[in-house]
Amino acid sequence: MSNPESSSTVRRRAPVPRADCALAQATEEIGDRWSLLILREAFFGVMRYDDIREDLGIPRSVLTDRLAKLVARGLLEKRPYREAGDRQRFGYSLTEKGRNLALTFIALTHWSEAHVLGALGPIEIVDQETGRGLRVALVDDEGRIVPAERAVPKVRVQDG
Amino acid sequence: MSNPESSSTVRRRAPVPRADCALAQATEEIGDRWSLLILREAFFGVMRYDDIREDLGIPRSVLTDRLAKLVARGLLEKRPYREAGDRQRFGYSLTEKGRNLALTFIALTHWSEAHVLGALGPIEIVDQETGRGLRVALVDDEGRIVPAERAVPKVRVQDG
DNA sequence: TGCACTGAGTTCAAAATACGAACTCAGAAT
DNA sequence: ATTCTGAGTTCGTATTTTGAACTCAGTGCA
Repeated sequence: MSNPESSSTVRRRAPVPRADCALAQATEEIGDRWSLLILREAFFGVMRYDDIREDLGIPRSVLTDRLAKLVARGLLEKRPYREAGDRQRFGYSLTEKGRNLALTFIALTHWSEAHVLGALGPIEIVDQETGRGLRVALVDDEGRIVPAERAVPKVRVQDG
Repeated sequence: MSNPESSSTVRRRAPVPRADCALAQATEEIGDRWSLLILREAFFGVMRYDDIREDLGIPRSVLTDRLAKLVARGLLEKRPYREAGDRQRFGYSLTEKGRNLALTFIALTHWSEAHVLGALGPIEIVDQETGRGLRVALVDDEGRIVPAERAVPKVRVQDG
């Protein structure tokens, strides 16, 4: 988005509000080493404590803490379920709020494949109905795809 | 993406590789309380140590450490610059790798506005050329926009 | 009835990180 | 020579994370 080459002099300070932004709030909710990974488990249908723990290698005490926080913040729900012929247990599943992180999660995964991993990971995201591979893109209000280089931040006009 | 209502029995374990995924790599690079926020500053053109520190309220020792890590990992570059009539200084600017996090960053910001903040933040992302507001969407390989609910994970077929 | 097993935690001590206030240091301006 | 400023370092304290051991309720089996 911002293009550092576009002006030869440096703005002393960007003319935008900053610390109290949406992104800062978001990092409060999921900006730690484990939360996003736990949510990824939920995306893929893993809902049991011990499965998550094994998959991620997260210490029990941290997992317990993170699950409680994600539930408290409304990203996960703790719900009873019963597997065939087994007793009732509790598992965690995504709420609407948690499910809506999918775009972020997919965008970050694609970034990592391109710039960190340097290869495609073992999982792709496809359209359930057509089977076609999906990617994340910027679109304008008429549904046209716009390359990310053309995106720039703009202070929203308040009604005052 | 995953729909917890779609099957009445719970899969014991999701049939997908997990911990060694792209997302885990990505959280190594930017999954702490400050890195994303620092990159946001860079997106908005803030490149000076003390400006970042003031904006975010981050302790100096932590900022120094994060900047060094982000440079080491190739998300930021430390470059000399000179303001009119001032001595040469050093500032930080995004690399291509860092700039490519824009989609993730925008997606997360929109999520936070919708689900955490409950209101639009002070900044919108617009198309530099048309001025139109932009949002993040999933598109298929023919450029058609697909609603996020239709996105499902699928194990990629390896060549073996 | 007693006993081992399992899932889902809790507890706790040690290690790693984060925090914030004070200090440093080089280049410019006076 | 002194002061100012940007960009850090240092360091003692506070908070978090980690991993190993322990708990505890429900089940299945003998």
